[in-house]
Amino acid sequence: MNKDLVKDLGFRTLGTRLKRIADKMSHSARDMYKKLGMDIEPNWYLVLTLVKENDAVSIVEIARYLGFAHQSIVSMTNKMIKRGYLLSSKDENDLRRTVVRLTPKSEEILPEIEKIWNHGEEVIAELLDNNQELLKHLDVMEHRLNESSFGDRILGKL
Amino acid sequence: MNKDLVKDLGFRTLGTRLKRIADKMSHSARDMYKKLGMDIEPNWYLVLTLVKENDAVSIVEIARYLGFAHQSIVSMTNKMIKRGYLLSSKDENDLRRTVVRLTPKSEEILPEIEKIWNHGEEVIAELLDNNQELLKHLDVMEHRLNESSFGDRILGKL
DNA sequence: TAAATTTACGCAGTTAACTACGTAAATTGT
DNA sequence: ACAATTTACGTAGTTAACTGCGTAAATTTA
Repeated sequence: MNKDLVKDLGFRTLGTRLKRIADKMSHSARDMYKKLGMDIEPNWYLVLTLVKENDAVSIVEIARYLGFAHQSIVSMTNKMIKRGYLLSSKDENDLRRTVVRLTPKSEEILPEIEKIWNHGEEVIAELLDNNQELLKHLDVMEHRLNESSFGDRILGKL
Repeated sequence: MNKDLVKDLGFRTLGTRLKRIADKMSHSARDMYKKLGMDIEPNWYLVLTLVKENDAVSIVEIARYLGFAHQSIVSMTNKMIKRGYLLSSKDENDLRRTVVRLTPKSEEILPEIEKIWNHGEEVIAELLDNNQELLKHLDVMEHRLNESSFGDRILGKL
């Protein structure tokens, strides 16, 4: 059998390859926190820095700015609340909005987390040889896929 | 709040962005098959072409050539067997090996699936402006992350 | 030839994203 | 001012990848 079938499939495996790389990074970040003895999950960092810089932020705002579906943020912040890293309350002026803020516990660990992610950014930059091209391609891809989905683009060709 | 926080976070959101793009592609490919009235899941294509070109292939071989964990292939091929797209049997010369082969049903639809994925490849090429750079970066990233994981690289800097 | 190791498989459980759908509050239009 | 629409949130369920672990067959080694 052809040893390089994956590469022969070229663009066709893009989806799964992206997913696998993402999974690997997330899994290994989780391990890292464990090794450091920190009770933190990988993407909490994104939420924590966002909340820190804005005092109190709503679920949907977080989702919008980080690009996640709001439901993902709900389950993420629920875990963070349970473990004491966020406080949640209703916005007084708009009772639909749930806003979260940092706790003393999260304020205490934030500097350490920021330090870790400064290195994380360096690591990623090194993995990509400091080349911004990939990020630009991702921007373009995301934008185009929002205009018309992958499947719809294929259907358009049939 | 800064509207472009995601981009400001730059490299730091790489992992989640990769995952979200991958999810989007997979989801939308699933939709596409549904719209076409085909009882097929997105990654089956990869397995089917591999099996087609090699007559009978084992689980671990498939995993190795496509770059998946073997357990993922087990669950994938199990579904395909259930729905009549693969036949499985034990290798006579090595009873540990489970080999799969195409059924008449899968041989019948393969041409259609291949047609779809020829277009799929075009679509991806267009999304990336026919630039191979991104794939090369992925190769490099995968290779480097296999040598030393993302988390370990961060730990090395602390 | 028997013990130790490696290989192939499969089950169970975890993960982080998603969609679908429902409810309640706020806003808009008539 | 009230009906219709939009917005914000939350619950439930799905997905495709993963790890961990156990078993059985094959291969290697002493």
